[in-house]
Amino acid sequence: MRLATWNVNSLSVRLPQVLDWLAAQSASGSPVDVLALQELKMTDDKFPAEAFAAAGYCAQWFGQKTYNGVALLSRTPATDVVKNIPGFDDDMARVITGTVDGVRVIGAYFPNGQEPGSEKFEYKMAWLKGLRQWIKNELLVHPKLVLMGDYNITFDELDMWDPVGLQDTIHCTEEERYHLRALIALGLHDSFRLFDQPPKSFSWWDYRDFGFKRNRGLRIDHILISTALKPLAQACVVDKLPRKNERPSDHAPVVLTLA
DNA sequence: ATGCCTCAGCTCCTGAGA
Repeated sequence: MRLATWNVNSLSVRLPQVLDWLAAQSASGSPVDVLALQELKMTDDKFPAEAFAAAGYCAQWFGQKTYNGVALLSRTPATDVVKNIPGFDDDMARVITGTVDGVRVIGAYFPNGQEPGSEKFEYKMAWLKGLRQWIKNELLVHPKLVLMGDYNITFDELDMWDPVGLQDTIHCTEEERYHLRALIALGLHDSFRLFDQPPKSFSWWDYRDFGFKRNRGLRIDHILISTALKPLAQACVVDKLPRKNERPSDHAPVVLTLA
Protein backbone atom coordinates (compact mmCIF):
# COMPACT_ATOMS: atom_id res chain seq x y z
CA MET A 1 0.00 0.00 0.00
CA ARG A 2 1.37 3.41 -0.99
CA LEU A 3 0.12 6.63 0.56
CA ALA A 4 1.05 10.17 -0.41
CA THR A 5 0.41 13.76 0.58
CA TRP A 6 0.70 16.80 -1.66
CA ASN A 7 -0.10 20.45 -1.12
CA VAL A 8 -1.02 21.42 -4.69
CA ASN A 9 -1.54 25.17 -4.14
CA SER A 10 -4.73 25.36 -6.25
CA LEU A 11 -6.16 22.16 -7.69
CA SER A 12 -7.59 24.08 -10.66
CA VAL A 13 -4.08 24.99 -11.74
CA ARG A 14 -2.43 21.71 -10.74
CA LEU A 15 -5.03 19.11 -11.81
CA PRO A 16 -3.13 18.05 -14.96
CA GLN A 17 0.05 17.60 -12.92
CA VAL A 18 -1.75 15.53 -10.28
CA LEU A 19 -3.25 13.27 -12.97
CA ASP A 20 0.12 12.95 -14.73
CA TRP A 21 1.85 12.13 -11.49
CA LEU A 22 -0.69 9.46 -10.51
CA ALA A 23 -0.46 7.94 -13.99
CA ALA A 24 3.34 7.92 -13.83
CA GLN A 25 3.27 6.14 -10.46
CA SER A 26 0.89 3.52 -11.83
CA ALA A 27 2.99 3.10 -14.96
CA SER A 28 6.07 2.45 -12.82
CA GLY A 29 4.25 -0.51 -11.32
CA SER A 30 3.66 1.01 -7.87
CA PRO A 31 0.39 2.89 -8.00
CA VAL A 32 -0.45 5.33 -5.25
CA ASP A 33 -3.37 3.89 -3.28
CA VAL A 34 -4.23 6.97 -1.24
CA LEU A 35 -3.41 10.59 -1.99
CA ALA A 36 -4.19 13.44 0.39
CA LEU A 37 -4.38 16.85 -1.26
CA GLN A 38 -4.22 20.24 0.43
CA GLU A 39 -4.93 23.80 -0.65
CA LEU A 40 -7.56 22.96 -3.25
CA LYS A 41 -8.61 26.63 -3.18
CA MET A 42 -12.01 25.77 -4.67
CA THR A 43 -15.61 25.33 -3.63
CA ASP A 44 -17.06 21.81 -3.55
CA ASP A 45 -19.02 22.27 -6.78
CA LYS A 46 -15.77 22.85 -8.70
CA PHE A 47 -14.06 19.65 -7.53
CA PRO A 48 -13.00 17.53 -10.55
CA ALA A 49 -14.41 14.22 -9.29
CA GLU A 50 -15.03 12.91 -12.83
CA ALA A 51 -11.41 13.43 -13.87
CA PHE A 52 -10.21 11.44 -10.86
CA ALA A 53 -12.81 8.75 -11.44
CA ALA A 54 -11.58 8.37 -15.02
CA ALA A 55 -8.08 7.94 -13.58
CA GLY A 56 -9.34 5.17 -11.31
CA TYR A 57 -9.70 7.10 -8.07
CA CYS A 58 -12.59 7.59 -5.69
CA ALA A 59 -12.60 10.95 -3.99
CA GLN A 60 -13.80 12.64 -0.84
CA TRP A 61 -13.41 16.37 -0.68
CA PHE A 62 -13.98 19.34 1.57
CA GLY A 63 -13.54 22.61 -0.27
CA GLN A 64 -13.69 26.29 0.44
CA LYS A 65 -13.56 29.46 -1.59
CA THR A 66 -10.11 31.01 -2.20
CA TYR A 67 -8.20 29.30 0.60
CA ASN A 68 -7.66 25.90 2.20
CA GLY A 69 -9.64 22.89 0.99
CA VAL A 70 -8.58 19.24 1.30
CA ALA A 71 -9.31 15.96 -0.46
CA LEU A 72 -8.68 12.26 -0.10
CA LEU A 73 -8.26 10.20 -3.27
CA SER A 74 -8.21 6.42 -3.03
CA ARG A 75 -8.33 3.43 -5.35
CA THR A 76 -10.88 1.77 -3.09
CA PRO A 77 -13.64 3.86 -1.52
CA ALA A 78 -13.07 5.58 1.79
CA THR A 79 -15.63 4.92 4.51
CA ASP A 80 -16.61 6.70 7.72
CA VAL A 81 -15.59 10.05 6.28
CA VAL A 82 -15.22 12.95 8.69
CA LYS A 83 -14.58 16.59 7.82
CA ASN A 84 -12.47 18.81 10.07
CA ILE A 85 -11.75 18.09 13.73
CA PRO A 86 -14.71 16.84 15.79
CA GLY A 87 -14.92 18.98 18.93
CA PHE A 88 -12.98 21.89 17.42
CA ASP A 89 -15.03 24.65 15.86
CA ASP A 90 -13.39 25.84 12.66
CA ASP A 91 -14.69 27.83 9.72
CA MET A 92 -11.80 26.69 7.51
CA ALA A 93 -11.73 23.44 5.50
CA ARG A 94 -8.52 21.82 6.75
CA VAL A 95 -9.03 18.13 7.51
CA ILE A 96 -10.58 15.14 5.79
CA THR A 97 -10.55 11.64 7.21
CA GLY A 98 -11.59 8.25 5.93
CA THR A 99 -10.93 4.55 6.38
CA VAL A 100 -9.27 2.90 3.38
CA ASP A 101 -8.43 -0.81 3.34
CA GLY A 102 -8.59 -0.95 7.13
CA VAL A 103 -6.34 2.05 7.69
CA ARG A 104 -7.66 5.27 9.23
CA VAL A 105 -6.24 8.00 6.97
CA ILE A 106 -6.28 11.63 8.01
CA GLY A 107 -5.30 14.29 5.49
CA ALA A 108 -4.67 17.70 7.02
CA TYR A 109 -3.70 21.22 6.09
CA PHE A 110 -2.29 22.68 9.30
CA PRO A 111 -2.58 26.45 9.78
CA ASN A 112 0.37 28.50 8.57
CA GLY A 113 0.57 30.76 11.59
CA GLN A 114 2.03 33.68 9.66
CA GLU A 115 4.19 35.07 12.46
CA PRO A 116 4.90 34.05 16.07
CA GLY A 117 2.75 36.14 18.40
CA SER A 118 0.16 36.99 15.76
CA GLU A 119 -3.54 36.15 15.94
CA LYS A 120 -3.01 33.53 13.25
CA PHE A 121 -0.27 31.99 15.36
CA GLU A 122 -2.62 31.73 18.33
CA TYR A 123 -5.19 30.07 16.07
CA LYS A 124 -2.51 27.62 14.97
CA MET A 125 -1.75 26.74 18.60
CA ALA A 126 -5.44 26.25 19.42
CA TRP A 127 -5.93 24.14 16.27
CA LEU A 128 -2.94 21.94 17.14
CA LYS A 129 -4.35 21.35 20.62
CA GLY A 130 -7.76 20.50 19.20
CA LEU A 131 -6.19 18.12 16.70
CA ARG A 132 -4.21 16.33 19.39
CA GLN A 133 -7.21 15.83 21.67
CA TRP A 134 -9.12 14.29 18.80
CA ILE A 135 -6.23 12.13 17.52
CA LYS A 136 -5.73 10.73 21.00
CA ASN A 137 -9.23 9.25 20.90
CA GLU A 138 -9.03 8.32 17.23
CA LEU A 139 -5.97 6.16 17.95
CA LEU A 140 -7.91 4.20 20.55
CA VAL A 141 -10.62 3.38 18.01
CA HIS A 142 -8.28 2.97 15.01
CA PRO A 143 -4.87 1.54 15.96
CA LYS A 144 -3.85 1.54 12.28
CA LEU A 145 -3.71 5.28 11.65
CA VAL A 146 -1.92 7.62 9.25
CA LEU A 147 -1.82 11.39 9.83
CA MET A 148 -0.41 13.10 6.78
CA GLY A 149 -0.42 16.51 5.20
CA ASP A 150 1.09 19.95 5.21
CA TYR A 151 1.99 20.42 8.87
CA ASN A 152 3.63 23.81 8.43
CA ILE A 153 6.09 22.75 11.16
CA THR A 154 9.67 21.50 10.97
CA PHE A 155 10.85 18.88 13.46
CA ASP A 156 14.40 20.16 13.88
CA GLU A 157 17.43 21.65 12.16
CA LEU A 158 17.60 18.78 9.68
CA ASP A 159 14.37 20.09 8.19
CA MET A 160 15.72 23.61 7.54
CA TRP A 161 17.96 24.90 4.78
CA ASP A 162 19.34 27.62 7.08
CA PRO A 163 19.02 26.49 10.72
CA VAL A 164 20.77 29.60 12.05
CA GLY A 165 19.07 32.26 9.94
CA LEU A 166 15.62 30.70 10.35
CA GLN A 167 15.86 30.05 14.07
CA ASP A 168 12.57 30.87 15.85
CA THR A 169 10.87 31.96 12.63
CA ILE A 170 7.47 30.62 11.63
CA HIS A 171 7.43 26.79 11.17
CA CYS A 172 10.57 26.59 13.28
CA THR A 173 9.54 27.86 16.72
CA GLU A 174 9.74 25.89 19.93
CA GLU A 175 6.00 26.40 20.50
CA GLU A 176 5.08 24.79 17.20
CA ARG A 177 7.55 21.94 17.67
CA TYR A 178 6.16 21.28 21.13
CA HIS A 179 2.81 20.43 19.54
CA LEU A 180 4.47 18.28 16.90
CA ARG A 181 6.35 16.31 19.55
CA ALA A 182 3.12 16.00 21.54
CA LEU A 183 1.54 14.28 18.54
CA ILE A 184 4.52 11.92 18.39
CA ALA A 185 4.07 11.24 22.11
CA LEU A 186 0.57 9.90 21.42
CA GLY A 187 2.22 6.97 19.66
CA LEU A 188 2.94 8.29 16.18
CA HIS A 189 6.17 8.06 14.20
CA ASP A 190 7.74 10.31 11.58
CA SER A 191 7.88 7.75 8.79
CA PHE A 192 10.43 9.80 6.82
CA ARG A 193 13.06 9.46 9.54
CA LEU A 194 12.60 5.71 9.85
CA PHE A 195 14.87 5.55 6.80
CA ASP A 196 18.20 6.94 5.66
CA GLN A 197 17.59 10.15 3.75
CA PRO A 198 19.70 12.44 1.60
CA PRO A 199 21.04 15.45 3.54
CA LYS A 200 19.00 18.65 3.14
CA SER A 201 15.78 16.81 2.27
CA PHE A 202 12.87 19.23 2.03
CA SER A 203 9.25 19.17 0.87
CA TRP A 204 8.68 22.90 0.26
CA TRP A 205 10.74 25.56 -1.46
CA ASP A 206 9.91 29.26 -1.76
CA TYR A 207 8.90 30.35 -5.24
CA ARG A 208 11.10 33.40 -4.83
CA ASP A 209 14.84 33.72 -5.33
CA PHE A 210 15.27 30.37 -7.09
CA GLY A 211 14.49 28.59 -3.83
CA PHE A 212 14.19 25.16 -5.43
CA LYS A 213 17.26 25.47 -7.64
CA ARG A 214 19.33 26.50 -4.62
CA ASN A 215 17.61 23.91 -2.41
CA ARG A 216 16.53 26.56 0.05
CA GLY A 217 13.60 24.71 1.54
CA LEU A 218 11.89 23.26 4.57
CA ARG A 219 10.53 19.82 5.38
CA ILE A 220 7.02 20.67 6.55
CA ASP A 221 4.97 17.95 4.84
CA HIS A 222 4.91 14.82 6.97
CA ILE A 223 3.44 11.33 7.12
CA LEU A 224 3.04 10.18 10.72
CA ILE A 225 2.09 6.57 11.32
CA SER A 226 0.85 4.74 14.37
CA THR A 227 2.87 2.11 16.20
CA ALA A 228 0.75 -0.67 14.71
CA LEU A 229 1.77 0.43 11.20
CA LYS A 230 5.43 1.10 11.96
CA PRO A 231 6.62 -2.49 11.30
CA LEU A 232 4.96 -2.31 7.86
CA ALA A 233 6.82 0.81 6.70
CA GLN A 234 9.17 0.04 3.83
CA ALA A 235 10.12 3.45 2.44
CA CYS A 236 9.31 7.13 2.66
CA VAL A 237 10.54 9.63 0.09
CA VAL A 238 10.01 13.15 -1.17
CA ASP A 239 9.34 13.04 -4.90
CA LYS A 240 11.02 16.21 -6.18
CA LEU A 241 10.12 15.54 -9.81
CA PRO A 242 6.81 17.47 -9.84
CA ARG A 243 8.62 20.49 -8.36
CA LYS A 244 10.61 20.61 -11.62
CA ASN A 245 7.45 21.14 -13.70
CA GLU A 246 7.04 24.35 -15.62
CA ARG A 247 4.38 25.69 -13.27
CA PRO A 248 4.84 23.71 -10.07
CA SER A 249 3.28 23.82 -6.66
CA ASP A 250 5.73 25.14 -4.08
CA HIS A 251 5.38 21.74 -2.33
CA ALA A 252 6.50 18.32 -3.53
CA PRO A 253 4.61 15.10 -2.75
CA VAL A 254 5.79 12.82 0.06
CA VAL A 255 5.20 9.10 -0.47
CA LEU A 256 5.07 6.27 2.06
CA THR A 257 5.23 2.60 1.13
CA LEU A 258 3.64 0.12 3.54
CA ALA A 259 3.92 -3.65 3.20
C1' DA B 1 13.64 44.53 2.97
C1' DT B 2 7.07 47.20 3.48
C1' DG B 3 11.39 43.27 -1.65
C1' DC B 4 11.78 38.62 -4.02
C1' DC B 5 6.94 34.43 -6.66
C1' DT B 6 2.22 32.52 -7.18
C1' DC B 7 -2.73 32.27 -6.73
C1' DA B 8 -7.70 33.89 -6.12
C1' DG B 9 -10.81 37.49 -6.58
C1' DC B 10 -15.72 42.29 -5.32
C1' DT B 11 -8.97 41.24 -10.60
C1' DC B 12 -4.90 45.93 -13.15
C1' DC B 13 -4.09 45.74 -6.75
C1' DT B 14 -4.42 43.22 -2.31
C1' DG B 15 -4.05 39.42 1.08
C1' DA B 16 -2.07 35.21 2.05
C1' DG B 17 1.03 31.75 1.65
C1' DA B 18 5.59 29.78 4.15
